[in-house]
Amino acid sequence: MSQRKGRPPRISRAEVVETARRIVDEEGVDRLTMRRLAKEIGSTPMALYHHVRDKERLLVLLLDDYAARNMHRPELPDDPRERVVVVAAAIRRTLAACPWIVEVLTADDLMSEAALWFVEQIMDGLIECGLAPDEAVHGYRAVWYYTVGEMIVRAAGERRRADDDRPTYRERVFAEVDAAELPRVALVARRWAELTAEDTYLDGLRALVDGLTAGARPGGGGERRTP
Amino acid sequence: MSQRKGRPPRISRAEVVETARRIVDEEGVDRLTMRRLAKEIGSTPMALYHHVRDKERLLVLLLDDYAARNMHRPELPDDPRERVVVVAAAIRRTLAACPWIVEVLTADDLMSEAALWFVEQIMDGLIECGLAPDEAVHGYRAVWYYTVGEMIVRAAGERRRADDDRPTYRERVFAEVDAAELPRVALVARRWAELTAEDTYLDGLRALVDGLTAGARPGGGGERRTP
DNA sequence: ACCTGAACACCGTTCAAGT
DNA sequence: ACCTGAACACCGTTCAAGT
Repeated sequence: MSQRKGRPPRISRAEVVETARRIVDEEGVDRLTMRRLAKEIGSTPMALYHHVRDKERLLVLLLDDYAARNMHRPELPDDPRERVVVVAAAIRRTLAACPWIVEVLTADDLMSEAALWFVEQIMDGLIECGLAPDEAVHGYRAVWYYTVGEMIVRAAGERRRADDDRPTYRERVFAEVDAAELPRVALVARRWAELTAEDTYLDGLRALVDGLTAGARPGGGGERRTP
Repeated sequence: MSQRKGRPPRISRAEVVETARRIVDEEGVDRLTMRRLAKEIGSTPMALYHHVRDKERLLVLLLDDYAARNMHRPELPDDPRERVVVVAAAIRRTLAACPWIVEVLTADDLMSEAALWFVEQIMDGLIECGLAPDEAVHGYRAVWYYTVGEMIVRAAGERRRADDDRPTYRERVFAEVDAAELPRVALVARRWAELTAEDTYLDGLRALVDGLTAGARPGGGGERRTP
C-alpha cells in the first residue's frame, strides 16, 4: 500500500519476544534483563523500548506467547461439573510447568486470546449447571483465584525446600505449638511439611466447583431436574 | 549469666525490622532497600546482614511482624462452617489492607505464631463438620490458596487500573471475541472489567467451604445428624 | 520512525580488614 | 562478635542526538 515514513525497523516486537523467550528458557527469568536482551539481539537497551513499553509488559507478552504455544485443549467430558474441573486442571498443568509464571501473575491476569477458550469452557460448564452468566464469571474467577493461589504457594514451598538450610524457622514455630491452646494444629504439627507437600489441587478444585454449582438448577443443554 | 564474648551489638534485629516497617509504611515497599535501611538506622548496609539473612528474609520478618500487630481475632460463630468463613475473611481483610503483601506471599507462607490461631480455628471448624485432621489441613490449604489468589489477582487488577493508559490491550482482546466460537465469553465481554471489579471473595469462599464440608458427617462437638 | 551513546540514579551482596 | 569501606557486578530508564 502506502510507503511507511521514517527509518525502516531493524528489529521487531516478535523478535524481541522470541529472544526473551529463549533467554528465559535457557537461563531462567532472573537472567532476562533489558541489557542482556539487547546484547543478544545485537542492539542497544533503548531500542527495545520502541517495541515494548517496559520490562513488566515484556513479561506479560512472554506469558501470552507461552499460553499460545503450550495450552493444549483437553477432551471435554459431558458432565458440566467435570468439564470445569478438567479445563481448570489443564490451565494449571500448563502454567505450573513454567516456573517463572509467578513473576507475571502478580503483574497481570492471564487473559490472552489463547486463554479465552478455557474461560469459555469453564463458564459454559457453570452455566449448564444452572448459573446465570454473571454468576459464571464470578465462578470462573473463583476457580482462577484458587488456581493462582495454589501455583504461587506451591512455587514458594518448592523454593523454600530448595534452600535447605531454611527449615529451622517454620519448624521452630510448629515445635513450640501449645497443644492446650491450639489442639488441632498440634495434632498435625509434626507432619505439616509432609501434608502440605501433597498435591491436593484437584480435591480442592472439586470442592470449589461442587460448592459453586450446588443449589443451582441445571439447564442450558444439560440434564434437567424436576422444577 | 556469662559475659558474652566479642564486640557488643550496636543495632538489633528488632531495630532493623522496626525501621524497615517505618520505611515501608511511609514510602512503600519499593523504597525499602538495604542501603536506605542502613542509612536510616545510622549504619552500613553490611551491618544488616548480621541480623537478617538477606532481603527476602527481612520481608518475611516484616510480614510476621505485621501479622502479630494487626490480625485481630474475630468473634466466632457457633456454626462450624460459618466459623471457617469468618476466620478466613478476617485473615483476608487484614492482609488485603497491606499493599506490599504480594511481594512476600510469593516468597513464603504466612505461618507465624500469630497466624496459627487462625489456622486452628479453620481446622477446628472443618473437623467439627466431619473432616479428619489430615483432610482439615488440606481444607485449610484450599482456603489459603483461594485467599492468596484473590489477593494477588485483585492487587494486579488495581495496579492495572492505576496505570490507566493500559486498558487498550485487554479490551482489544475482548472486543475481538468471536460470538460464534466463544458465546459465553461474548455474552459478558463488554462488562468484563466491571464484573471482575466486584468483590465476590465471600461468595467464592462460601462455595469452597460448602464443597469441602459437604458429604462429611459432622461430629467432634457440633450438632450431629442421624447416622 | 527508529536507533544510539552516554548518563542518571540506583541495586544486593562478597570480601578483607578492623575493633 | 560485630561492624566498616571498598568493590563487584550489575540494574531499568531518561534524555538528547543522530539517521
